[in-house]
Amino acid sequence: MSEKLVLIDGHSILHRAYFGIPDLTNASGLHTNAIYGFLNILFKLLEEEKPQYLVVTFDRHAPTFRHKMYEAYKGTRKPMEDELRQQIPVMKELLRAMNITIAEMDGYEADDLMGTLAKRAEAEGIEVSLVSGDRDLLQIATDHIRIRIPKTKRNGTEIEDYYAKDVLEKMEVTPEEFIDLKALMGDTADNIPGVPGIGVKTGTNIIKAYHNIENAYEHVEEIKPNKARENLKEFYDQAVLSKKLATIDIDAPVEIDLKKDALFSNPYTGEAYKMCRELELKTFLKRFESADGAGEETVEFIVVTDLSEAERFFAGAEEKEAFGVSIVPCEEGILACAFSDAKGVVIIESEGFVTSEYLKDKLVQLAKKVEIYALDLKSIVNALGIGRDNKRFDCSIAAYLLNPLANSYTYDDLAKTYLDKMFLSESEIIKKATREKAFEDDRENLEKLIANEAYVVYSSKSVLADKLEELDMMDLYNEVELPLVFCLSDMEKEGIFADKEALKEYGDSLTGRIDELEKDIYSAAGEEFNINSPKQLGVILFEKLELPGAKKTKTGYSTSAEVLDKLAADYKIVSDILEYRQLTKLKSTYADGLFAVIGEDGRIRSTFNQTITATGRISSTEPNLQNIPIRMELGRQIRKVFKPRDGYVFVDADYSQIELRVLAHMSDDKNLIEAYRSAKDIHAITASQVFHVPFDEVTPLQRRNAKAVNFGIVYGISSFGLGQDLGISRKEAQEYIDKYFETYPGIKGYLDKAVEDAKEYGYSTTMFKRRRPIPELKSGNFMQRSFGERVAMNAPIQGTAADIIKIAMIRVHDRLERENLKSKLILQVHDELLIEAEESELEKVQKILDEEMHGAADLKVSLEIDMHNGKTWYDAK
DNA sequence: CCAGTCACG
DNA sequence: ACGTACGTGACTGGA
Repeated sequence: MSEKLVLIDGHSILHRAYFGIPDLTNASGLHTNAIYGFLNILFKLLEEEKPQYLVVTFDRHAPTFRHKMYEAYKGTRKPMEDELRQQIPVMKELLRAMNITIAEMDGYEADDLMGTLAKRAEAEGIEVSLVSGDRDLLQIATDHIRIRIPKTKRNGTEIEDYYAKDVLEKMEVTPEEFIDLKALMGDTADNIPGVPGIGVKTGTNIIKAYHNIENAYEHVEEIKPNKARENLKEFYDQAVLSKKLATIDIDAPVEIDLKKDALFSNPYTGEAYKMCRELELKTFLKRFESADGAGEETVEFIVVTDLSEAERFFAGAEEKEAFGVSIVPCEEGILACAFSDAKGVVIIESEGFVTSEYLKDKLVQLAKKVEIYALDLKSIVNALGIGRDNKRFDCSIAAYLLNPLANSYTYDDLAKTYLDKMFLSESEIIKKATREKAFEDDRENLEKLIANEAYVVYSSKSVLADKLEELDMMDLYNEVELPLVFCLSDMEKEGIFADKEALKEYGDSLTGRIDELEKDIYSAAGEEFNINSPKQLGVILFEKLELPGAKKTKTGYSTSAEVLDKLAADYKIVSDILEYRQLTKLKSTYADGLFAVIGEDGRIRSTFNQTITATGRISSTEPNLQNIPIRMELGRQIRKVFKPRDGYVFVDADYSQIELRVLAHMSDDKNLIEAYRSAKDIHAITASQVFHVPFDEVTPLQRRNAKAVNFGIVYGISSFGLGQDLGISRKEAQEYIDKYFETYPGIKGYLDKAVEDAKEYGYSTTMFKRRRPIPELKSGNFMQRSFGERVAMNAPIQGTAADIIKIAMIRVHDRLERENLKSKLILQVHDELLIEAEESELEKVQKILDEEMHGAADLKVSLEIDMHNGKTWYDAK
């Protein structure tokens, strides 16, 4: 077996990847899609070829002959997109980190370097694979030089291969002749002019007959289509120039000695691993895991398991001001805890006389005296059962406020962002599913983990606090986010009762109808198939049954409700499928899904996450209690299984159109504010004003349209989106929008300013100073930028509404506690609060909700709420 | 592990 | 010319 060289055209592959792969960004806003695509192709090649030599070439722009010509014609070329340009130096750095040779030379394009290296290698008896995104290099192909062109296909990358014989087969000319063909055809992408009126067909015929342009010119009178002949005569000089431009230099003075400089060795270095982490290219991270020195940051710590030593530690600790803390909780208490301060890290473990109960008690006592810094304060508050009794700092929430777009706020993320240190992630250190498990079987690594976390939390606190101060977000942190931690902790602890039997019955009641529908669908389809598979369903509906209105998605036909709704009236199978979908959704997600998470005591405990959303809302998981059905009656019935304890009743209060009211306030639009002050049906008023009809004569349709426009405004209106929603043309939708803005000029002005400001500052801001960065506004891509503009309109509104209800939650929670009521706040659904109220406290609770929700913010319009109570959640809405 | 779908505000 | 409404999470099927 002879040796192999792989040569990669860096720019061209990056370019290809950039356009073939949807945008990817890491936490710091660096685009990574081209790098991602490049690595995909690189690893595929390495696995396939196992080369001894590897070189990646890059263009360098400098004035040589070819390059001057290139510049001269550059007019047709678009400037390289910024998002691509920024990835190039990063790509080079990563390649260097992977010990991969880079070839670039002033005055030479990548083509020239590759041509030269390929020919040299061939002369030494090395097999060459030359990888590029375009066909320019086909002229280099021989029996030993293979040109490889990767194509991004639906299922990964496919590579087209060309040896000399393949060029002849597919292009009908030899590699050498390919240069002349190009000289005739020209190439706009490469700025080669060619001869006007000669394309692939004529060009190929001419070269097949005469082999090169010089010979063709000698026989020019014989050339067939008259136009081609005349043009070749007239533009022969241009053809000669084109040939020069098209010819790849195979004798560039590249100072790379293949056998010495291009040897391919282990690319999986610690440095490359670190870069991959920084770029957040998770798919590739695994490959690098074995690398030496990957994420090597370590922290010194001492371990205490002896009771008297533990006592001594806690006695001394009470005199300190603050600790960074990381815990390993268990059922009975705390298995282990790491404390970090300026002096170092101490870990106390439960062992012998140091029981987990003891450790918990000690921690509770300590927390009363000193400030605790934590990564996830809520989990510590949950584990210790402590209240809002002392100063606390939650690093992940602080980091979330500073950048709500990061996808996680783990300790290693914080260390990287705020301390510029690389740590291994939790899952890289302990391979166990939980910390509790690791405490049993993997103690050594667990110690490393909690020591790291406590250290990072302690060290990053001041950095985070300074930044919050700098961005004027300290009030938001101290008065909203931090108190909310304790509110959410109590909500999680409390949970909500779900009647297990009732839920089971509800699920069973669905099964019969589901089976019936399934049979009907199979018989209408003429075969059994998986109705839950959009792929199979699409084929049945749009190929077998040939239903009209097929719409394509990336992977096949769209079978979304939007598409099926249009067909439901005419085809029973379609309405059956829609009903089937509805019922199976209710069964799997709600009936079965909720059933599975009911605790021993009959209560469901969701987790409320405070660091997920881009806008400042909270989210709910395992289970999600913020998307329990309500819009359709059948689904709504599920709410009947949520019941208060004996002697209690549910009180549910929701803000009425809080986002629109926030908009009225923030835009200061006199007309909209006045509309709200008149305290009538807002959508009807909008309809009346926009369509110029008396309030009492507004038709239901007009009201519906006005309501859709109101929603659209909040979402960052677009005529397309509105048209889609109302099923009208884009033009009509645009007319509605224009009329709306005429009626409410203040809103138009406000939204324009919101976008303008966000463009200037790079982020949008809520009434309470919450920020959302909007990197999309800087994008060169129209679609991305438009998205950014809509976000700039929506984020301040949705975010301010989120701030307001958080404030209301804290106040309601505090008052229930302060007034010593048994009633508890148990759920929040974005604009709605649910309280489980002790029956004798009902009136007080209603008063509290009313006062605190109204008073949460002082707007130019009043914050109205709708409030109901009932013996189930269904009845309380 | 991702895409498609659909539940909510 | 581009091809979309804003914000979430859970479940299913199929690489």
